[in-house]
Amino acid sequence: MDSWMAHLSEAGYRITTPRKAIAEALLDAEVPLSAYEVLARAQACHQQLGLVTVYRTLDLYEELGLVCRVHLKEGCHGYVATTPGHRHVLLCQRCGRSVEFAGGGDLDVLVADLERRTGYRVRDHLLQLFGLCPDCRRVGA
Amino acid sequence: MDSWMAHLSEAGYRITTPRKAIAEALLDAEVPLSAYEVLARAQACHQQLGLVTVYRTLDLYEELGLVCRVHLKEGCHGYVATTPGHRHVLLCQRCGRSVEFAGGGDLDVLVADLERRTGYRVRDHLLQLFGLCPDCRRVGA
DNA sequence: GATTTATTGAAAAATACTTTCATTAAGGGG
DNA sequence: CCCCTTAATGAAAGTATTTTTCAATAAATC
Repeated sequence: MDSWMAHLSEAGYRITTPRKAIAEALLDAEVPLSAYEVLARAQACHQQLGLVTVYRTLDLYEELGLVCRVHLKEGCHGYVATTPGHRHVLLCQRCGRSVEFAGGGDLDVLVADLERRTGYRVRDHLLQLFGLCPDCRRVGA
Repeated sequence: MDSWMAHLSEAGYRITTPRKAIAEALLDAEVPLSAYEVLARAQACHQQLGLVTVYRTLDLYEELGLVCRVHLKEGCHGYVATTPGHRHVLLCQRCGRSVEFAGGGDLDVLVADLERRTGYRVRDHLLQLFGLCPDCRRVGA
């Protein structure tokens, strides 16, 4: 919490009551929270907090690397056609073209290692890579 | 396209004009499409197609593994607090608790391998794992 | 071709997120 | 410590996205 405030300061942002309340809510949570849930919890500290500020603050915290957007597998945006079995995508950030690739051994190694260290059993995953395709690298994006 | 229709049939779903139009649109696209973009393109084949059907059909195709939801890094749902630097999350599907983990060597290997094979330059990625935490494994989810 | 029933599309509702702008308050300078 | 500048906030309204409901339609089976 103090560390988050320090990050704000160092990056030239002000330390405000809403920002403190939101940080508190996020740090206390044991599960991912929706923007609305963040609002509800943070209002315990700061009664008149509004949802707009929650969105703005979440963006800010994400930018500072303090928060990470979790895609809860429901209700999101783009779609690409895939060959069944090839479940991962590498997207060009400039032209949007994508390449698919299969899970692959390295990911399995990572998963196995993680299962051993955390005791979790991994059942599914979301892996998407973003970068530049050969054409766009040439042009210079 | 024929293969997609075969998948539908085999799974006991009907082959309909809207489903054909939407498959066409997705297979022709070189970039991820939003639901609305799918609608616009598929209407070329099927004038009176509605957005509702697009959403339903996308869900269906996703279920059949023909389409994959791409999270375009904007406008999504949940948030968790993270320690800066630790950019990945392993989420329990039952209780929602999460563990963070750092990128790690195996992922770097996978990325390096992919860059070599595709010519893409990878600049960012989204990796999220879903499974069961030790407690929930015990309970049996 | 008739029948059954999955599928569709329109309308409306619910949800999610953004923009605008007048007001407030953080924090540096005096 | 108070003033002043300006970043930050919150309310309202707007836009985008997705879901629900239900009567009408059209696949596939007989």
